[in-house]
Amino acid sequence: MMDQIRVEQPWILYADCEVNYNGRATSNLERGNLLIIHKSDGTLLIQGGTLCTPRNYQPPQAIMHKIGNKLISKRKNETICIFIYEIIYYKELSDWSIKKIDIHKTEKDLRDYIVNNIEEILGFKPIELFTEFNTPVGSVDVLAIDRHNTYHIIEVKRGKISIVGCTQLERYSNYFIDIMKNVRDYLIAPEISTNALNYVKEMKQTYLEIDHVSDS
Amino acid sequence: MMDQIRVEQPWILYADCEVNYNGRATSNLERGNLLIIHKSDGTLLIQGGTLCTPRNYQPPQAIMHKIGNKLISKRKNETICIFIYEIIYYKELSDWSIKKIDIHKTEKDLRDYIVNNIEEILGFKPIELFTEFNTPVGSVDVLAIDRHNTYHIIEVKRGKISIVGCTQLERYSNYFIDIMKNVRDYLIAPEISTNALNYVKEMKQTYLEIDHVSDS
DNA sequence: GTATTAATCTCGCTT
DNA sequence: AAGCGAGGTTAATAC
Repeated sequence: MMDQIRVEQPWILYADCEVNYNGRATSNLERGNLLIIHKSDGTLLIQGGTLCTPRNYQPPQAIMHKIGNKLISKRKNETICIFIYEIIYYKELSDWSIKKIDIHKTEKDLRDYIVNNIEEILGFKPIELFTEFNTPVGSVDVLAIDRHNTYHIIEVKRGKISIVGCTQLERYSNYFIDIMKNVRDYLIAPEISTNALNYVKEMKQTYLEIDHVSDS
Repeated sequence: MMDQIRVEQPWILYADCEVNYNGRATSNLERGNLLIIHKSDGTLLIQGGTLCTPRNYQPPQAIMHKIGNKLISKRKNETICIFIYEIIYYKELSDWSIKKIDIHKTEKDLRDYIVNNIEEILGFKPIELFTEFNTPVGSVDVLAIDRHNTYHIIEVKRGKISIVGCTQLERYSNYFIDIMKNVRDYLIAPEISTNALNYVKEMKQTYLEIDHVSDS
């Protein structure tokens, strides 16, 4: 029954099976019909009949073995064991596209817009301007220094700001305060949660609402 | 050519196609052979020949339409349009298992272990003990109050603690300080990053190394 | 390798 | 519906 399965090939398999995983966590998936996807880079996906997220998976570089009625995928300290009761459908996929997707309107796009319009957004012309400025506590999205040597620290979010974004900014801010810099803190995003807005006010951060940039 | 595709059914489709997405972001995926998965809950996955993550997707509750050579999936303000050049394989999947997976050794398991062994971990017997204690700035994993009315705030991580975990704890800590409580801050995890460990020391947080609990 | 962050994050839970 | 956090997060990027 298992003869047709070639563990070194990309394929899809629809099978009555049961899956066990052991690694960072441990899991069991009860017997049933599941869609198993095997890619040429070692990726393994086990998809159930609902939800986006695979029931089980292995990221790239996993190695698959076939032992009797079992498919075993190993990767570092993570192992998936699929016990096959019945193969319903097996198909090898040829010439599977490996092209990457091209995504726009990301955080980087918004950051680029901010950098290109920094003067009107902040209301002054910085004497120095950095993006992805590295500190020991993470990298600052945009850092603008004015002629009074005040550090304007900008955290950018493409979507709604939650309280986590505020503390991220706070952490960068504290770093610059520790090294004796004067700072001003900004959050720039199209939206903010109510709790985050309270936090912003309390921490004297400045929230600027800027919507997604249209495609250029 | 498109006659066989039934948009209300769960199926897999291997096709030469090109995909455009518009919603929170915008994306284009160049023409090539791609695996398209359609589930009964509306989930749509477009898988390329590498990586775990789908090239494009729609979470549950998306609605699919067929217009000429195009498959269009809509969900709130998000639309995926698949232009089909050629159908290579099409297969409807029957009796697709919707069973959920059962995962162990999660953060909750570690938290339960901590609660059950709180006395030996903290070195005292709390007069009050909470899990998932809600505050306006998030919910505290474990909160133990001692007889001197000091609040022992515990942040639990199943994996390695990064600096983000430290600021999460700090946020809870500041909340209790603001409402005039005496606090002690703990991070419990099997591992911690070096930057996070520096932060822990600076913020006078206590890091306790506790490994995953074995299966019970 | 380690460390950090974005993500069309997804998903579940709680208010 | 909104907000928040875990996740076997994955994937990309910087060091």
